[in-house]
Amino acid sequence: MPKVGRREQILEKASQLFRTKGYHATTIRDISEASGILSGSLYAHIKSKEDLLFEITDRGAEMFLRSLRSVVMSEEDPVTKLRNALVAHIRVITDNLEAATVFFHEWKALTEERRRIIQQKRDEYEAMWARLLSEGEEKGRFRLVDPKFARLLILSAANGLYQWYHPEGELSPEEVADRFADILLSGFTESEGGEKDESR
Amino acid sequence: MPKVGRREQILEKASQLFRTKGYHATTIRDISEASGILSGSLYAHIKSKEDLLFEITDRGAEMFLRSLRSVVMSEEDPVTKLRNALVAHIRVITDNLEAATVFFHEWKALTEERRRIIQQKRDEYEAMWARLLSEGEEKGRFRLVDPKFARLLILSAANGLYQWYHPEGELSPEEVADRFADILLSGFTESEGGEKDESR
DNA sequence: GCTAAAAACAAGCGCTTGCTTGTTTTCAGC
DNA sequence: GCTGAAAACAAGCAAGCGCTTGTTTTTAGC
Repeated sequence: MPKVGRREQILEKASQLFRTKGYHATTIRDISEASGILSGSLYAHIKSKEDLLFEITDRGAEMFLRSLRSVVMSEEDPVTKLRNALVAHIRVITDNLEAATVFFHEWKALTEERRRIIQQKRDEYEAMWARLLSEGEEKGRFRLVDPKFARLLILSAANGLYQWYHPEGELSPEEVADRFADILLSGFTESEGGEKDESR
Repeated sequence: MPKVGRREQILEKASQLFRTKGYHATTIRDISEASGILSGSLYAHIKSKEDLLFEITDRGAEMFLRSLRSVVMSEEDPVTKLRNALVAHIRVITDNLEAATVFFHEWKALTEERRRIIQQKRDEYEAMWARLLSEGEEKGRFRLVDPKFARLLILSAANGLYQWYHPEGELSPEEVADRFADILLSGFTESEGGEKDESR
């Protein structure tokens, strides 16, 4: 039963399994069974189990990089830029829950060389965020006691999303991103203040 | 070579290995080697590999619960309470990096029954946070558009800590907790506002 | 210094793992 | 409907896994 897009189907099934069971707990036989073929037949499409993990995580990394680049290169106000960057980041997660989860949770299972490639892309991504924040501070729009810390907090909070977001839930990605940006920009004590882009 | 506290030593080594390699990628032989004995000898101290994982995660859960309970039961102002809760949460992570990482990252590797026990404790912990936040809102000290969302954001951000905190770094747990609370309470746009406990 | 229990060793069992090999089936292009 | 290539099958291998068993060594209490 050959089939067009078989390879993509395998990647999808592998993503789902890696997400729910983890990379090491998922066997080649699990993946092949989910794909409707025998384990040996898998190797007509892939070279190794780790290839699957790498391709999934690398695609994930590229998605984050692509979506943030377009935001960073725009000529918006820093506050709007931050908001847009958050929306972009969150959209990548909500639109690709399986791949994003594998990207965050399983990339360390890669062997040395390939892990370095992913690490490099993670660094690049964080550097873009750092630039975005420092630009906002230079223009006097952010009050960052500790820019590096702020960056880590934002990304930690945003990345946590993959652990609790359910596509069938009541919140759309945009609503999630909005609430997110509101809290981060203004905090949640009752004082007025902070800045909101009500024009959206 | 018998030794007092051998069991604790094994738990510690297992925590370190589970943290760096993950539960499934860590073998009984890895753990026994790190403990300075042969793999068979391990079973004089533990019943199974999963027992190790459960004991580590369960201890982690109990640490979080204990530390938050003492904060919740105090009679402080909600803002101070929130700050104290954050400090407590962060202290548990920074003081027990290995166990905390295993607790956050590997608990899903537990089998059904024991995973449910941990899940229950996680729920209990989150419920305490929910109560803490709703109390703050009732007393008019927080402005929470979406309390559930706020709770998820706080915990996501705080839990991310285990991925980047290094004990040998420049920030002490208290400094981390302070910066944390500042941002979450006041946001980081440049407007004044938010509430800070400068008396500390 | 004797003794019983606890701890560690030495060896290996049964099973699962990722992957390979040799063969058969399916399919597209003519 | 023939043909070559791609895909799937059937069988199984070598290695590593968690764990057990039978024996020896170490230890604490008298």
